[in-house]
Amino acid sequence: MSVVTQIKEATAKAINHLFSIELQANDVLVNETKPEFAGDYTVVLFTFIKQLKKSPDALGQELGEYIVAQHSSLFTGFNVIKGFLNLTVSDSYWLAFLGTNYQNPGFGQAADNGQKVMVEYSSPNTNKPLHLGHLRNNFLGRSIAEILKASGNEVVKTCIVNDRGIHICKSMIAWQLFANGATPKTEGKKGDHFVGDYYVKFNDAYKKEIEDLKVKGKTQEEAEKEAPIMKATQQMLLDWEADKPDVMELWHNMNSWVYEGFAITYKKIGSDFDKTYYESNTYLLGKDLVDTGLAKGVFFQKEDGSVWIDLTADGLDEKIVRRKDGTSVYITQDIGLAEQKQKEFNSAQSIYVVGDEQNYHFKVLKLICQKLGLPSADGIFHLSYGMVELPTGKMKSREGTVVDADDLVEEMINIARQKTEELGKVKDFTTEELAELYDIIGLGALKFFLLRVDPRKKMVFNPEESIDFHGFTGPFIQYTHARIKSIIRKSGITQSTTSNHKAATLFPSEKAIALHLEMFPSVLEEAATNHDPSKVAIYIFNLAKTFNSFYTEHSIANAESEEKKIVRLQLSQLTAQVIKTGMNVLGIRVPERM
RNA sequence: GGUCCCGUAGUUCAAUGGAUAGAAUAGAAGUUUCCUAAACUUUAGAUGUGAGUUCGAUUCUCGCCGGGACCA
Repeated sequence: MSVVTQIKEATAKAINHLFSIELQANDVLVNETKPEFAGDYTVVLFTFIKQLKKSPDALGQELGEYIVAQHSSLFTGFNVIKGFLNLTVSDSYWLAFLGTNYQNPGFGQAADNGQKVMVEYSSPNTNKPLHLGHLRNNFLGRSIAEILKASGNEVVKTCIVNDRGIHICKSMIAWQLFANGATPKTEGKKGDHFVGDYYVKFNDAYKKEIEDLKVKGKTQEEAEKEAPIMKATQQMLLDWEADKPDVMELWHNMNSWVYEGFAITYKKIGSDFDKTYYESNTYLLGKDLVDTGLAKGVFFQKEDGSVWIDLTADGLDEKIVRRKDGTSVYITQDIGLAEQKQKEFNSAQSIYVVGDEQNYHFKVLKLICQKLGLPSADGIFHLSYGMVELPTGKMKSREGTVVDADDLVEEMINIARQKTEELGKVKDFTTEELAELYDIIGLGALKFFLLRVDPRKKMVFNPEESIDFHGFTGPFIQYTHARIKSIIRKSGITQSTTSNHKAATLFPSEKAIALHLEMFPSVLEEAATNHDPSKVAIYIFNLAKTFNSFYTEHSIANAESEEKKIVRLQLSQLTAQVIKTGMNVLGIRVPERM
């Protein structure tokens, strides 16, 4: 049980015993004590004073005396300042904590809880390569999956590939018109980029046709509809739906190029999936559910034959679920797919990592599933993350302001190489070891940057300024890890060093590390319940900073005594371990040397 | 027209209604005979605006100003 939990329970019990008032441990507010006051943890008393009709000082004294007396091995003292009861945890508690955990690689990770959770993320379109926004999505999805695993869940990672529709046909038409049979191979280009180029070419040609038609007196709207290239694209979509052989062949070819490209990117950034769904297989799902819904009276039919659901009572609008021509809409597929996943995996929760522009969509999706009485309904959770913006505003593929994922990753790795070469600390590394190190550092910087902020909030990425390897960054933490590993290699830490160190006392900077380390399990748990990797990122950063302060202040190898040395090695060992585990759940590797 | 989200140092981000609003970076000043200076230490700098609820508001409620997303 964590120290914080113990304090909460002790406080609740004390109040119960002293004043005969029933109180839940969770009603007690416990914070870390601010550095300017004596103590480690602080109980906020204001919340009780009204009920108890006591002055904060008197209450603090009574509580403090009782709690410390009842838990003499845990606390050594207390003080009361204004409405705050500051408790000091005994050094022997921290030392015992260190001794039992410093060689436990699984420290912080919870035991299996038997619950299955699905995480759907990435969701690429097969008409263009991945960009910065996809990176945030992939890093978040992967990290959430790892965090949920660490807190005891069984996790199934899924991906829905958007491989059909009008936008896919655009790239296909442009390829037919402009490629002269070129392929990624003949052009020496990565497949997804190759196809993406034709998507751009389509838009350029389309724009030009619209201008031409406007010169001939058409309005913008007419021109958009009548442009030959657009008409051809719409015809192609119909041909695709009719399974026309030549269209299907082209579609298979172009998608396979894209998948080859995606595979390279996914491997590089560390995304993988247990199950991939393709929209071309799932887009007809959910049609039968429309009839079910009609029969149940959940949906209603309008005069033109279209089918709707009325969500005005839930504060939303009426939403169409089947067009008058009988074709289904986007949300119908999603309902069908939710049903399908439920049948296949039967998970308790299904997390969708999708941008916040789809908040409304997912609200509607969940509501409809609930009204239909689908077993998957209550487990639907939309992890809505904010857009990544540039200093100039939102990224727009049509305006060429998109930051390409592959380019960015490559740039990060290049900078990692430059920095490493400048510092010249790993001159004995082989070429392969160096390449791996640059990957670890470059990707570490990028992932940490995108994961260190609250997922729900939109964030700004400045290509010139955001790439930093100092301060609140991945490389800073990786460096701390490498340095600790170096110390341990030189000083040695073995079973035989686990001697009795009960006599040792801790300096403030040593205690600060122990206190941080002890919080790790609850941080992981908090990150899991909030679906928020930034909690972990901020925590590890603070841990690394705390360690670095201690490191400059005290020597480990030349400690004042053998006991001190052992304690410090244990602190170092567990810090390295927690950094590694914490970074791993963010999808970031840590080097042994850098 | 309707629904929802966001405004915190120059910049990028923190802060379950709790102590003097934390970091990082950019700025200023320092630290290297000793375990990796991608580090450490010191310093200056912010809650859009007006009310309300509260012992206490960055946090909750309402208005205004500014930015964004979605639905039709």
